[in-house]
Amino acid sequence: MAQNIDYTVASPEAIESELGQKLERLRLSKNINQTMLAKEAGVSRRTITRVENGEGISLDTLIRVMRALGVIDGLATLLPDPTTRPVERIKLGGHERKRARTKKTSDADAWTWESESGE
Amino acid sequence: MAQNIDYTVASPEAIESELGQKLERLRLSKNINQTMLAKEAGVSRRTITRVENGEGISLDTLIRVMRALGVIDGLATLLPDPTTRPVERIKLGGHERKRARTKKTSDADAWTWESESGE
DNA sequence: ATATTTTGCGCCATATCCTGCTCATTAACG
DNA sequence: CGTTAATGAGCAGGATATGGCGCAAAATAT
Repeated sequence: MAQNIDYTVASPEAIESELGQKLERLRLSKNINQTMLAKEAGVSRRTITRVENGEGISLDTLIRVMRALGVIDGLATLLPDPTTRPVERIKLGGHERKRARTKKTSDADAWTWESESGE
Repeated sequence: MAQNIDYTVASPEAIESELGQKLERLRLSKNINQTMLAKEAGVSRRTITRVENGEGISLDTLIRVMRALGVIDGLATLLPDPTTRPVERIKLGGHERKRARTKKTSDADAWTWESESGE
């Protein structure tokens, strides 16, 4: 039950809910109760309940809980590092770009990127 | 510059800052400006700025931005799935555990888990 | 069965986040 | 160089998250 949902189409609420369930299972697998985890994470037990129930939380809270559960390293690989992909960047000028550029010459207000992972 | 920081010891603020920088580089590698990304993510440009500057944000915002950048799949592997590790769980009773248990028989209030990744 | 512990949730006050605006600064372009 | 677009940042008001309380319900152990 509760198989891996499709993150690309799931709503933010659904994703938060999924993450919450995983965190709860993670906690239970270590046989820790919410009170202990809360103390270790530096948040209130009430907040732990909210996290596991998929209610809205801050990134700060997520980080604290993940660290308390010993799974903080997952965040290190959360995002792909663009620097490991020099080819793409170089196409748009040689040096480190600090700002985007979308020339509004005429009426070209329609832009699309989305590429990459889409297909 | 800005090498991968050690998430296990970094403060939540530092981690948020790191994530923000990665998101910004990701956006720039696609040559999208904050306004476009904001529209695509369904948040304000002001919030995009906050995200990239490592200021406090909600998990909801992070999810929206990641999806807009096409890197939402990273969240799917953010947390380890305890179900792929049946051995550990089975030790504490045969069925799915729904609550932790820390017998407070005498004065054993000191508990430690941390194991696993710690050592 | 009873006893014990864990968890969910409502409430309210406070803290933090989000938005929409504005304007100054700065990068990128020709 | 000058022009244009992109970004950072302050601010006020509304929206949301958090903490701490309590108590009822549920899970676990005896």
